[in-house]
Amino acid sequence: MDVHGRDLRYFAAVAEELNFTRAAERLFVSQPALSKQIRMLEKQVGADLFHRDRRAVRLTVVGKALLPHARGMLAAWEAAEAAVEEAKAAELHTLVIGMSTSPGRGLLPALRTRLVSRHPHARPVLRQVNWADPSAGLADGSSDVAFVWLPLPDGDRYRYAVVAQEPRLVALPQGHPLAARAAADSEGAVDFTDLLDEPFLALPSEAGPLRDYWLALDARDDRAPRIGGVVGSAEETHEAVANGQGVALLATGNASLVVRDEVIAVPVRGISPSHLAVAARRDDERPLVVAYLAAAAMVAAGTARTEPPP
Amino acid sequence: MDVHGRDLRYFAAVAEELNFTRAAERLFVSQPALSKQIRMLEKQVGADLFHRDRRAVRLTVVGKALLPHARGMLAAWEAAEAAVEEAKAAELHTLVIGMSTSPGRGLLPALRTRLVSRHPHARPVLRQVNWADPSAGLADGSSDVAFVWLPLPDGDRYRYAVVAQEPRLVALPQGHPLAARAAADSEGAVDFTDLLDEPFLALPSEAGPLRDYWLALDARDDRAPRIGGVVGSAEETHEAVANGQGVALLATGNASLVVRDEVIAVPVRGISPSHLAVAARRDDERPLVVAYLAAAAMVAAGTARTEPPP
DNA sequence: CTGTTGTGATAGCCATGAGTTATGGATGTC
DNA sequence: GACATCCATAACTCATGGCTATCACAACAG
Repeated sequence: MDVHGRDLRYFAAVAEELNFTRAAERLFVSQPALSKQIRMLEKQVGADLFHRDRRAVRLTVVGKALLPHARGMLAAWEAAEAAVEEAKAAELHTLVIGMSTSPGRGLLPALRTRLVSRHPHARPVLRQVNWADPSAGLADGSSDVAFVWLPLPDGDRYRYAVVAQEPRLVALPQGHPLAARAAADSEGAVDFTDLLDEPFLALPSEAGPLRDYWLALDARDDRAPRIGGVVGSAEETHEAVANGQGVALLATGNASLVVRDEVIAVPVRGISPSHLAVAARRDDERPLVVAYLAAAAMVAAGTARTEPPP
Repeated sequence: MDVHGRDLRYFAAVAEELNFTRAAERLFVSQPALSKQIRMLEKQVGADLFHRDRRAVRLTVVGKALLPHARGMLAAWEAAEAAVEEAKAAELHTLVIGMSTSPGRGLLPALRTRLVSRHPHARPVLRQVNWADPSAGLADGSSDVAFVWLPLPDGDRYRYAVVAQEPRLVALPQGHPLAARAAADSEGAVDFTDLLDEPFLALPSEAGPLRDYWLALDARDDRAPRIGGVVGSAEETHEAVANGQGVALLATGNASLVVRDEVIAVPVRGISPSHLAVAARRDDERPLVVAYLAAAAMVAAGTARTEPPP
């Protein structure tokens, strides 16, 4: 049914040498082993491939018919191996960068520049990941590095560099009573205590601690939040806020993704700022990953005061 | 280094099903066997071919690179098998007809007609064989059937049908004294006793009994012939006779191959006639061979009185 | 004619390969 | 929470592919 590539290689060698002993030497096997394998191939094919007259070995008609195909298949396998090697090399130079929403803030070009300056072959690839996965693809291996919001669930499985620390805002429908209050405020802000009874849009439950963080559970003194809905993307969030399903906290740098049409965002007093980090799996020491995290640390040091994560 | 075709088949099946259990069923192997083989292939290739997430099996980048090559090789092997089958079929229908010199006498067309009437797929192939081999290729298998002169060395290895019995002539240079004597003879012939002291052209020594036969040893009463030279073809014979190296016996039906320019042929009294037969290896019972010998027997019965060989 | 050389086939042995069944562990479903 | 699905692992069996040693035969040298 199937052939072993080896048998074809043996066959081709004997067909070239027309001498089992020499072919065996060329193939680095013993002559009996070669004889046996050729016999097996002949049995499999159902016809002799060589005439073994006492004085000479010659191809049979069937052997002549098979030879070009055998050579073709050997060449095809070499091509396949080459293709595999190329794919492996390409993979080696590819860095998949996961993110929930675009990190913005000029981070991607900055990091990209630093990465390729150290690794000219590097090919960074951006990958959008559903909000249900707070590790942005690190957990299931679909990303090599990722922009994540702290705190990260299973934090000890990852290492990271914080690249941005920003106050959190609240997104409100334009006509919401608190919108007017903020407008009247000297800082244009609202107190988180004023939001305690508002329905909140939450991340999917799989997000774990991160969901709690964006509900600001730590600022609620164990009073359970009202959940107005679950959202999985910036678009959904915009829609839900606009429809009055609830309000949502968001990082300053992400405001532009949600604020438009009927939705505004105002600063919130009384909650901690958000921390955006570039993370990788702790045990992942591949050069590109290491280099990207190093670049992130450099960029963070250059643009913002690095502060300890919460 | 080499792949086993089976592994490629397994790989392609899993790549199609994206499910080891179902692929294993389709391949009629157990699921663990399939898992193991794929692992082996991955080890050989040096990279994973499938992502096995808990919930799903997907091709890796390397797997995607390999898949088309794998399919190509599987197709190539099918083509190779088809080519082999075709060659086997062609061989089955090919009949190699060996001969020292053209048998003439209208035998070839007659036999061919009878053969193809019984075996429409039959493809008779003519093959000229050196005179050194009196079996005309039967001995070394290079012919399936052959036109031979009796007696045949190793006669018990073959079976045959006599297709022609003819007086033997002697080829002489035109100016030879015996040429004049023959011209003066009432029958235009010479007595073999007149030839006893002539130098004779002989077949190569490998021809064995046949060489003796064409030297007419049986008609010499143990007086050794003078050998004027060794000849291996009609052309050589003509040259040697014309140059006066010696004279040569030949069958009536073959006279035209030697007689021209300075060479004539005249009947010889006192020697047995020659017997031309169609022969095959005794144990060769392939339909085409059997049919050709049967055809020869029919033709012989139709044209000449069949007489027992000498 | 005899010993030597070259070549392929055969025999006997052993490690590995490729298959089996039984079972484990993780995930998703009712 | 019991059950089904699905891939991996373990332990075993038997065929396969390799080895060495040897034979059989032809060609050739002395």
